[in-house]
Amino acid sequence: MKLVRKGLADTSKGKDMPGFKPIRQSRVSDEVTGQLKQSILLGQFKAGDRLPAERDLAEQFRVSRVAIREALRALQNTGFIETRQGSAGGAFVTDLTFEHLIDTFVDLFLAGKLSIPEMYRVRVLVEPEVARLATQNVTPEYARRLKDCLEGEKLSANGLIEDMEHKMALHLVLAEMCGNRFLEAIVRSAMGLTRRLLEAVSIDPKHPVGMHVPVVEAVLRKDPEAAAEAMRKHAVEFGKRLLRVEKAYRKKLALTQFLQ
Amino acid sequence: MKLVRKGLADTSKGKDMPGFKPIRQSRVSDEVTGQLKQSILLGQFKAGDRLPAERDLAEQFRVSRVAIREALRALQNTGFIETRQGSAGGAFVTDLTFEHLIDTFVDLFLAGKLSIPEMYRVRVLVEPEVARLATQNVTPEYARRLKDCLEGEKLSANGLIEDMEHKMALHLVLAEMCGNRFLEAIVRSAMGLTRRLLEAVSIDPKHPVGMHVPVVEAVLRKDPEAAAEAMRKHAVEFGKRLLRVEKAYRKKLALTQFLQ
DNA sequence: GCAAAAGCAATGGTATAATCTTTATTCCAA
DNA sequence: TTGGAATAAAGATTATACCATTGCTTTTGC
Repeated sequence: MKLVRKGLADTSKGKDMPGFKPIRQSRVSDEVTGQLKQSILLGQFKAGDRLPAERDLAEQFRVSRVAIREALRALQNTGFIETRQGSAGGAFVTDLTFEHLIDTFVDLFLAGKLSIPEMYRVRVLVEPEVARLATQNVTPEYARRLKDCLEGEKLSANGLIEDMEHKMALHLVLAEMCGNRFLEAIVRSAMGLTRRLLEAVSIDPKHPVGMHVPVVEAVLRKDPEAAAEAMRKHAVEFGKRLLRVEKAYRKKLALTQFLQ
Repeated sequence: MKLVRKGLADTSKGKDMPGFKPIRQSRVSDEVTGQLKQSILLGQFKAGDRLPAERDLAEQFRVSRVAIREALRALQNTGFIETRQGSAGGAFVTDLTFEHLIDTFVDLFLAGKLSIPEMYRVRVLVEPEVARLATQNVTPEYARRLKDCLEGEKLSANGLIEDMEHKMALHLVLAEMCGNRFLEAIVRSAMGLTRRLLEAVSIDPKHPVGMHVPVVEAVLRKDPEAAAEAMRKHAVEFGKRLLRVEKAYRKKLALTQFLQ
């Protein structure tokens, strides 16, 4: 929720002035956004619920439909609702996911506020910890999924992107296993950036098949230190390949392609 | 950038039909958003530049002003532009910051998709590394800022919030010093969550004055391991206090207050 | 009787135009 | 020099009409 700028008294001039605060100056649509968001967070609308129709909301809030639409669009862009057209359509509350967070990281990356080397170093720091924690949460179900990931990597994929998805799957499962959703969010964001880079340059980092095997083995035998070390080695190794790819990308400076 | 759904040819009916492709199916405002965003990322509009007036954009895109406004609002919500009303007003390109990222983390937290304990563990992992890296970047300027932070902590503050800001300042400086903006983003997001929690509960975690001294000393003498260890100790210690605060918060379940 | 087609209604999406509000600038007068 | 009025530019808001999509109901035709 963009904080409504209010109360930030400008004290730069007039030292002895009483602290008059500027008048509230928020947009109507922002107020609507705030109220709707609060309703959702308070659980007055749960995931799956449908908000009232735009015309109804306009009437209830006593504002124009445009204002309502801007508010809904804001909520949609932040991942709180999704809208469907048609007879049974409307604005439906969704469970917030990490997707929007990933998009935000990607934006920062595209704007040059984050770089691949920086992301890489975070991965080297975070992923071993993820692997370490994952050993504490090995269930039969997770064991199966990990093995499935290894199998999936062997399959020849249709194109670079699909291949990449296969290779990333394991990291995502481990991130889920680690039981710390903040760490999971970081890993997924890093994966999002990696995917975006590889999509852009269309260069295969030549991630060797079987690179993940030691990690999975260590996790499955619930050896935290071995898992962390195996992952660290893998992250460093893959990072080197990624940095080469990024170098190639920089040479091309193919920013145009880069943006879908 | 939300992907535009397009080109999903429905081949289910009419096998011998010539391959008509479905018509564009994305919102007009999304297309506008995409084009404007791309222009900004390509540097055709730089930070500080003003986009054309809404009426002009509507004319150029051959689209209604409503669509333009929705697009501008989207860009504003993602931090790419800010708009000012009035004679010399308009939509101005801004340098993307981490603010929106922090907001996103806060949203996830408010929606129950992240918790304080999870954040705390990330801090224990990340902040020692930040301190370690910061030792490699000790300039006179940074040294001064670190000392200023320590001084600022001693000052008695007006209220909890201001006190908290003082205590957090040091972490932010170190995050900046560490030279890895991804790590900086994580630290700032964690701080954002912490601030939000403390604002909500209005409980002083009783962060003792001087707790940061060992960290700063180690950084200033450029001892990476000592800095990391001092920071780790501090993070663990402060984390314990924070968890107590969070427990109090959960008891109150004062979600209402929580949302400003 | 039943399946396909047509019609209907609800809802989001888009366009247009008018008006309100805010703000910078200019100019004039005390 | 200050204060105020007029002006103009730009976003903010509203109202209204119409388009497009979708699910449901009704009709049609066999």
